[in-house]
Parts: sequence; structure tokens; C-alpha cells
Amino acid sequence: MQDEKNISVRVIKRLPKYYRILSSLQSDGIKKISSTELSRIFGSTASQVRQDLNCFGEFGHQGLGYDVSHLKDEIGSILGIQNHYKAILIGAGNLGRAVATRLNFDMLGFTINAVFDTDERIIGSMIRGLTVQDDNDLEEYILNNEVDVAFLCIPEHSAPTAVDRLYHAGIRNFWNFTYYDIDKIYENTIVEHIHLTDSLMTLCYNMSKKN
Amino acid sequence: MQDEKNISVRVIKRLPKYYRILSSLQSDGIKKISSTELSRIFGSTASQVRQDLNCFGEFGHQGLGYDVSHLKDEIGSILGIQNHYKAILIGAGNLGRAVATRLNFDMLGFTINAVFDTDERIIGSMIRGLTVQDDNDLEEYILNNEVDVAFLCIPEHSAPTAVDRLYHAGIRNFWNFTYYDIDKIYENTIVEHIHLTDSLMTLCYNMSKKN
DNA sequence: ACGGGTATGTGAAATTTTTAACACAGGAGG
DNA sequence: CCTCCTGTGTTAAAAATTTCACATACCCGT
Repeated sequence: MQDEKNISVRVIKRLPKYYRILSSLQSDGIKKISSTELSRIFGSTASQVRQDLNCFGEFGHQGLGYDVSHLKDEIGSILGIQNHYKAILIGAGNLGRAVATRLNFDMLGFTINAVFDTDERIIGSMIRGLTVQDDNDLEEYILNNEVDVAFLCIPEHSAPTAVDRLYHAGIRNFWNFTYYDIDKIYENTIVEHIHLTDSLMTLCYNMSKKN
Repeated sequence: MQDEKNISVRVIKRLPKYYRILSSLQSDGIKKISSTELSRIFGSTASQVRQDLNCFGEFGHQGLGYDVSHLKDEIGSILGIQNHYKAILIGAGNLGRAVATRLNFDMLGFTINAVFDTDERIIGSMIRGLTVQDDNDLEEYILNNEVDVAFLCIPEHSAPTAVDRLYHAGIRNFWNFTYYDIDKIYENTIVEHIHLTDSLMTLCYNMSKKN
């Protein structure tokens, strides 16, 4: 691919939204779109759209705009969703189940191949066609199966122990719903966070400011 | 409070993390902290910490640092967590239950006062001491009870209808787990999003880049 | 009471990010 | 085949954000 060194985090964070919008346009049967129109849907400026896309190559046709389908595929490719990384879900409580059932992973570059929990009442039950396994069997599973990433849907207090086990079993990539600062503690990890309470506090601020 | 006009979104988004860190320090019995030490925990620079805090006033003591407890309270006050906004939860599936049970709302400026769902198998069941109500009774509830904000934990396709009903019943603030662009469509709304797939795609990108 | 050491508050510089401006490629129409 | 028009790619300016640097305030020990 192009030289990927100088792409800012800011641009990367916008790519999924472009991808989402383009998918939607594609479903609606729209073939072409201009940066102006795309920026209107996105909620930004045409300049920014062109600037963003040009980080990765020239995808448009002058005087004509962008081919929706092609641009979607290009962005998908930049994001790496063709990879189908193998994930395991740690924690099969409400959050774990919500994550597993809500997202269409096949379209997102991931597949969940196993689910683990410590709660004996949950172990053995089914989630999306997978049997919830005993947390004690985690290391053995990782040893015998390729695992690229762990989705951490466990309570806050379980995070340190769980991460330590996962890390020592060789896992380096995490989708983390807890506030435990993995990449501060362990070398060479890639971590993406979902911070629910941070989001809620931001909402709180905005509501308070309004009144 | 101070003049709150020129505070950037960037600064606001960092406040919850400061609050979280300070709470943790307080639990550990730490009374004072310097901007340098705080920045180390946060993962930023001492300058940024001081710059951020000075947006809202002078909370530190020169040569001494910041009083953990006092600073925490100040930031909490800026975020408005003393407000205890009245929330209703729309959708009592896995995600709704996860949100309701996982977060300690009392410490976050919110209380969930009612839960609604459309699924007859779920209606009548309990979540955190609340009985899940029939979605059809939504408007009546809002008419008779003060409601500040709705937490949208419903499937993607239900969002347009649900938001339309909520908006017309008078709700203007949303914590939105769907991709439905409320503030693009309805005037005068405050919306905070949790975009799960966007986060996952960012993770995908970072993993792909690494290899 | 006084001097040394520490860490804030702050204004200015450096950097990053966004926006504006425009030359020009490519298609459509005459 | 030529001209007009649309909308990209790109360079330059503007705005925002982060970092630097330092004067100054305050505590502490002597």
C-alpha cells in the first residue's frame, strides 16, 4: 500500500464513519458521490474529505466525484477488514452477549471463535452458536488455537488478572471495555477502549452547560 | 462558575479521565499530586495538565501541587455530576442490561428511573430493581414523570421510530448506542454516542498496520 | 526570619489540524 | 474538435492544540 507513516490518528478515527456512510449509499444504489455531498452527510467540510482521502491515494475522478463502491472497498482495505482476525470473547455476561450478538463481525474483519467466563451458571450456555467455556481452559485453548485478539467484557476488578493471563499466553491485542490501562503496563500491545462512563460524563457536562 | 465559553471539546473529553484518576488516587489515600505526576499517570505532559486545569480556575498551590480531593470535586462540579439527571433506559436486551448493571450511575450524575422494551418476554422482568415497562406506555410515562435523558440501547433499525417518539414526547438529550444521527435530524438535541463498530475498525486498522 | 527548592500559572513558540483557494483533468454538448 | 463546467488534487493560509519556558508564589528547614 502507500506509505502509511504520516497518517494522523485523527484521520484514522474518521475512516470508519466514511466506510459506514459509503456502505449506506451503496445500499441505496448510489454510484457516485462528490466530496461536497459526502462532507454534508459526514458533517464536515469538502476540503477535509478530500484531504483525508488523499492521504491514501487518488480515489476520485476529476469533475466527476468518487465511485461509491470503489471508495468503500479502498477504505475497507485501508482499515484491514479483509483480514478476519480471530477473536476470543472474555466475559459472557450481559455486555459480552450484547457485543457478540449486536455486531456483524463478519463484515468487520473479525470472527469470534471462543467465549470464556468464570461463572459456572453461564459456562456451557450458548452465544451465537458458541458454547461458553470455562475460564480455566483459557491458556490451553490459546495454546492450541490461533488467537489474534481478546475482547474484554469483564468487570473492572477482574481486568488485571485476566489481562495478565492473556498476555502471558501470548495475546497482544485487546478490545477493552474496562479502564485497566493495558498498554501502560504491558509492552507491545495494541488496545482500543470503549469508555462508557467517560462518554456519560461528557453527556453530563453538555447537559449541565446547556441549562 | 467561571466563564465557560471558550473551552475546547478536546479539554472536556479529558476531564472524565482526570476525574477517574483522581478518584483512584483518593481511594489510595494520596492527598497531593503534582502536574508532572498526574500527567505521567494520564499519559500526557505536565504542561497539558496545567493548561487543562487552568481553563476552569486556579486549583493548585504553587510549589506544592494539587489537592487530590479538592481537585476531584472541582472537576466533578465542572462535569456536573452533582445534578443527578433522571434517565430512562430504552431497550432492556443484553446491551441495556449491561449498561444498567455495569455503571454506578449514582456517582455519575444520573439515575435510571424507568426501563422500556417492546419484547413481551422481557416486559415485567426486573433490572436493578426496576420493572421493565411496555414500550407503548412510554409517552404516558414521560408525561407524568420528569425525564431528562434517554439511554438508547435498542437495535439499529428501531432507532428512527424510537427517537421520533421520544423527541415528540419532549426528550432532547440522548445517550445513543446506535448510529442514527439524531442531532442531524432534530433541533436542539444533545447527543453522546457510543460507536462500537467504529472502535473495532480502529482496532482492526492498528492491528493490520502492525503486522 | 530568611533563603533555597519546588511546582504552579501563563504567555509565547512550535506543532498539528482544518479550511480556503485554485490550477487543471475529464466529460458533455454543440 | 473545441469550449464550458464540474469537482478533484494540492498548495497555502488560518485556526486550534500542544509544548516550552520562566517568573513567581509558597512551603520548609535552619
